[in-house]
Amino acid sequence: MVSIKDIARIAGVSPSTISRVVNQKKYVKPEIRERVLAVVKETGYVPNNAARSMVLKRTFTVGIVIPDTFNMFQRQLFSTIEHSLEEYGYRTLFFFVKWEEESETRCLRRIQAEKLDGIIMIHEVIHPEFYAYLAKGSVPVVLCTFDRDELALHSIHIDEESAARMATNYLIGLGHTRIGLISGMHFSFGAQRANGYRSALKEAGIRIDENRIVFVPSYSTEDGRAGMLTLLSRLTPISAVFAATDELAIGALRALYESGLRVPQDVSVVGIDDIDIAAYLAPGLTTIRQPIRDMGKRAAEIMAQLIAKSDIDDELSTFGFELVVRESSGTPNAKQIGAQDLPDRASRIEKRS
Amino acid sequence: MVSIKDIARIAGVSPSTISRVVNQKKYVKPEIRERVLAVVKETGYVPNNAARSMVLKRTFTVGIVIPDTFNMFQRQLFSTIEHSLEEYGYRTLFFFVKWEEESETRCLRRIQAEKLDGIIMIHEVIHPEFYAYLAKGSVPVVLCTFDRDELALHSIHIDEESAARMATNYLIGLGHTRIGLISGMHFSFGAQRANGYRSALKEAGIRIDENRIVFVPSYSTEDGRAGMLTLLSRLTPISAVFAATDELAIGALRALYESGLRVPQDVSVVGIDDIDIAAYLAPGLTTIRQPIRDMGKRAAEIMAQLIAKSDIDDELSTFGFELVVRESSGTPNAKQIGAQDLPDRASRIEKRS
DNA sequence: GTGAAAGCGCTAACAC
DNA sequence: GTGTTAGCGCTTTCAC
Repeated sequence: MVSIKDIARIAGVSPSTISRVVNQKKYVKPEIRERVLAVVKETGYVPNNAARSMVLKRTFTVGIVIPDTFNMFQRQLFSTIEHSLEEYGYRTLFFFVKWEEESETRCLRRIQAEKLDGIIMIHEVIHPEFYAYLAKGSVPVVLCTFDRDELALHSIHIDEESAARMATNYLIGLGHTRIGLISGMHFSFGAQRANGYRSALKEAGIRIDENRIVFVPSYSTEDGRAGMLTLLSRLTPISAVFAATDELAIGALRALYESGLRVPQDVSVVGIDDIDIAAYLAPGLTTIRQPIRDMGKRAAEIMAQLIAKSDIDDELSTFGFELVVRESSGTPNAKQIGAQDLPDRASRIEKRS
Repeated sequence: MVSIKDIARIAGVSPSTISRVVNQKKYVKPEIRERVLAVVKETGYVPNNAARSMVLKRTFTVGIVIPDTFNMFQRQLFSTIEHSLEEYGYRTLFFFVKWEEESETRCLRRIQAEKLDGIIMIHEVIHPEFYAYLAKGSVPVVLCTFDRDELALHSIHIDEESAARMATNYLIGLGHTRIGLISGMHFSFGAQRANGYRSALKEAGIRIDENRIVFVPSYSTEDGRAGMLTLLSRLTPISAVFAATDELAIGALRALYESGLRVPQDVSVVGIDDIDIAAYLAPGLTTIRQPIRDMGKRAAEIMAQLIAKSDIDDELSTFGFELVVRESSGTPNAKQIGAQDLPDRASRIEKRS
């Protein structure tokens, strides 16, 4: 492996000069700069990151902690973050963690060994030790798509409860009163979105029937399917279902299909997130869109500022969302209509921020 | 940041001893070992990776080059690889690259700066310089889900052409003769799968009609939709469509839905890959399943062996695949049946390896 | 068994 | 403008 010394020797100058050239510092005579650059090109020299970060005491690396089974929403989020971070000059190291203490502990060890410049959490963890480390302030942290008030960390998210309320209110506005809920047991948004559902019903004066509510262990499509099947098996009539995430909603759609029920004629389905595939389902999924790209960019921006000056310019962290109406929702007992009569995809968008 | 010297000072021994304890070397008196371990635990000392890899001249890092817009198939693949690699003691660094020279060049620079122990390509690249670097042999490489005969690199993949032939033959066996093809322009599998389609038709004595074939720029769902719409607009009758990937198939399903056509009564759709969501679509997608997990594990295994002894134990690299029949396919002009009459998901699986 | 010392590739004072 | 030097945190001979 060719090192800075080799270049120095070949170019007939000192290593410091090479360093100055490579790092675009001034105080190098143009002609020497040219000569060095030529040697660099010729030898294919690329500086060794490990050595650099060792002396600089910076790794130019931010870690992203993300669930092992990250869903499509998180996948879009982390792509955006990765890109933005790269623009700021940081590379990204992913930590896929399972929903279990042992995995988190290992992840924490690894994080510490990496001497990261920053950590972005796209995942809530269980282990208190993990949060204790984050709260210690030894490294900049931003929480993405969730918050922990007690930790006073920077956080990017939407108002989960309001989003769920908007989804539920939309269904109520369509005339539905027998509305089911499928949500997950883990992560705070599961409970927050369930609360939004409850408060929307309450405000509308609709009795909350626990038979119409099911909490599943994960946010997988399979669990969405299982949740819907459970709801169906309870024989409490339902004309619409609010699923706490799009993936859950996709599973619900599948369960309805397997049960021979039509969407939206027999049952309307609404999700949250607006993952890419939502628009390509048949029927297209009505959902609440989170501004994924904006949120990802903002997370990277905050991180970059935190690293540069341990402070951020502006506190914007709660993002707006919007209802995207597609074909999976309609008025209760709507007469069957052919697909060709359906409104355009995302034809009706209702905003709020 | 607590370093090995701090530990040495506190424990009253030399840094070398600490190193020996931490790296589980022998020649340390048990009582000293205990004492050191206690200090390590107490201080929360974690060795600095950068410093280690600097002296060891190994980074314990393998890079995974993957498309910027990786699809769900690739997503499952890289999760598996990441996990297996972790078990072998390697960490993973992702390089998301766009389908353009500039992005590849940047990626190559970054790869070189990282001094990786190995590289797994889940993505074909365009730039010849990139392949030149890989072929140079300065670092172990494994190609995953594609091959480049001229480079003599280790590679993991299925026989793409045979897989496509199996999909097409299945449709032919159902009685279809007017079979469309949607494939992509990039990546070798696009052409290989198209060849499989062609040779299946040829073998069955069915005339190949170029009007039933469309190549789209990417493998996105949107392009699958656009491709299907194009096929439909050509007015050449079609009773079935073979899409070169599941994501393309999902887009095709969507286009059919938008056009008011029923699947499979009016048009059957078959994909390749068996991504997770395929089973949860309505109708469920008939497809060819690639053994994603096995392939991912094997890629990690080969990589680990290559790093350890620059040689592998056994040449297994071409994997089998199987047809998974779901509800998106049926005989041409099948009479409409209710969803409740449909066969169980994946009820019929036809193997081949 | 354990410690002293050298050195991995690089940057940043500090000389000149 | 450029070179010399020290040192980042670690591992590994080589003494003892």
